[in-house]
Amino acid sequence: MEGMERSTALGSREVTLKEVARVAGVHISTASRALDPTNSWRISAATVERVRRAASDLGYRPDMVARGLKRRRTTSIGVVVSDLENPFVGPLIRGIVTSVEARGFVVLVTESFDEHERFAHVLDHLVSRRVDAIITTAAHESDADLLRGLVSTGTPIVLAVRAVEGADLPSVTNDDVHGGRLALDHLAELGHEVVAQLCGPPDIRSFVDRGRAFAEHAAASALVDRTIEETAHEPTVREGRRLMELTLGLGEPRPTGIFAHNDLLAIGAMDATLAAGLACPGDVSIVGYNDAPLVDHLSPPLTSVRLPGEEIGRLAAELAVAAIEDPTAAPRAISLDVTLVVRGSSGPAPRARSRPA
Amino acid sequence: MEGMERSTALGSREVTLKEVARVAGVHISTASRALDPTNSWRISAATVERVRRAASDLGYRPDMVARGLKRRRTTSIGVVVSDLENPFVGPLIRGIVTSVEARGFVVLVTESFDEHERFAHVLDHLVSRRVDAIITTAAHESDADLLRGLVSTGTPIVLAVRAVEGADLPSVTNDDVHGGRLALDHLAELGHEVVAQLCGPPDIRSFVDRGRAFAEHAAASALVDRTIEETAHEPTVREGRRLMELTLGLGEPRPTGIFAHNDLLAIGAMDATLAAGLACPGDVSIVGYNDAPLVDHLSPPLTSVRLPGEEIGRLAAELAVAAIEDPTAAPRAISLDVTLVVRGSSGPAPRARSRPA
DNA sequence: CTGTTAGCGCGTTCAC
DNA sequence: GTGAACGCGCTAACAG
Repeated sequence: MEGMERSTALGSREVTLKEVARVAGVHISTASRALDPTNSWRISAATVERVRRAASDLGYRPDMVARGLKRRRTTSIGVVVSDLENPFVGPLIRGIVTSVEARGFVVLVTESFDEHERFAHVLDHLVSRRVDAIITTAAHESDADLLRGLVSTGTPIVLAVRAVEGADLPSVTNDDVHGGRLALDHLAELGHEVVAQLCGPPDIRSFVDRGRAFAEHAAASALVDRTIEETAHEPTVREGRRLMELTLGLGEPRPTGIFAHNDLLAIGAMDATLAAGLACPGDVSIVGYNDAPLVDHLSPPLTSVRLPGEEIGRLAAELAVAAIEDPTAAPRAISLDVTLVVRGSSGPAPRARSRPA
Repeated sequence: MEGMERSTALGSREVTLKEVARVAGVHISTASRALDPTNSWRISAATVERVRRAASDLGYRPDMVARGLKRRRTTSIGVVVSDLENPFVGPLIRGIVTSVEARGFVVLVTESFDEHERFAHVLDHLVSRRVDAIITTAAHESDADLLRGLVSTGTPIVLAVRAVEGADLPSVTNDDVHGGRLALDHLAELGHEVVAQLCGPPDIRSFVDRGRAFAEHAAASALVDRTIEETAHEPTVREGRRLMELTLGLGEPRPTGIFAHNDLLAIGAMDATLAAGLACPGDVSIVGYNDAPLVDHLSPPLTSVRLPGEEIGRLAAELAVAAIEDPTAAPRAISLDVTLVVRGSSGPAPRARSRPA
């Protein structure tokens, strides 16, 4: 009540270190040192106290832009994802954030929409803003050159989920070959003899790996593979719907086991299945990929290959921090294992229906 | 093949404007102007060409940090959301991005987890990094002081979804009073006589509004309101589950109509309902809020009050840009209408079951 | 049309 | 223990 004035420097535009120094009655560089835990021990306790008080009274907020210019470090990490609407990115980003926040980093997230232009632009901006490192899950194979170019700027780049052939970067991926195989084996065990994939963009490594593994094992298991040529322009629900419609329009033999390259595609596939008057899993079984949050609540609950999203984020963040602290170290490539989570969207193959007639 | 050298300045750490100028054989400020579309007309076409070539040859990337220090503008907009795992933020951010990208802004997203500390820290960092404006959907009533303090720094702040009493800021909200009423009316029309709410944190304006409107109309409609005292610590699936368990543990009369303050809470409520051996919508109807992506694919599909997420984002972005361009303009408060989307999670009230006996 | 000069806010020498 | 001076990379006056 007394003279308690919550002075947050009302009215003032932005209080600078110079003003803090003036109010505290010391030189600007003394103020700088007093406020910096690394150097404050050189300053008398009394002065430190005075400066601290002045700073908080005035509502001083160090200018990270100016500081960054000097220190060449901004204590921030840029993250580029392809699509924030993909529920899988939630856990991933959470993993990154919780991993680096203790070290004082702030995480800046950006979207690429899987468009090359935007990806390049956003990366550029992040580098220009001098983030200390970049983590991206949005890389395409065709971005190899782009990434190599960025590396030369000195900003560490970490690849998560999607690797890139020929880019010698630290990465945290998952065993997509194993994942594709898990999906196929699951469908095979359920008795499906005609299967098909809903493929993600062909210039994204992880989709290619999943697809190839699935196809090879399908062949090895002597299953009929009715995968269409067409691939998704982007891994979204809408594209999943489109591909599934195409697949169903293929005529006999119609696949009863579907492997969608990610959960969103799988959801689109469910839509198309229903729209075609078919039941899931009664007529067609669907397996997704990622095991994103909420897919266990879908109708029906989605069988999916699980990626440890949060852990991928955590590890990618650690690689990023390591690269910041020692930019010369050789890039590490971590590959995590995946597991299959069986739920309601996959079931036994329907009994062979009225053959030719 | 010839001499085509894809020189991206390999090896060089970071190429500066000074080097570009040196290579082009001009003064640094001439180079600066040549590269700036605003000023390049003052420079001879030949020189512009030479500088441009030198810049691209060297792989010059303007240092936004330095530029920001000088220009006091960074062409970036900070966004603070409470929880990236909430599927509702997807459309919202998309709305922001698509709205401002044409003007050259980059959007930097950050999470607060609905924790006051983190919220303050993140806002601070964003201001320190000199984003040109901040849009947040994560404000609590108790943040009024904090926000007022930030305003004095000169960084425009726009409130989206969640308003804050007493903070005279530009805002884009939705008519939560109407929303709460829509939910109640829907349940009442279905014949539910005992209802209950699963409430979001009580210091968040939009939840309070929804709740109050629902409660008042429930009273006016002479329904029994069995809403528990307890509120969610954060609007998540887990909290929804907890609140629903509490509600079901209340004993008779048990509510048959549930209004969850957002979709995640509603999903948690579905979990708890099933776990208690009850059916949705057979025994209990559930209405959510937000109509986030994918809730139409849930089992059962969620009835929900729809917010125009992308439009909220778009409008918030426009307010932000307006504030950047004219910081003195009076803050505009936009309120959007909401609608109810009826799906499978709500149905007729079950016939009165075995009364006392 | 182009070069000169100054300084954004801060951290860091190097003196005293 | 503290002050003085310089420069990070860039843009914006002011010459000429």
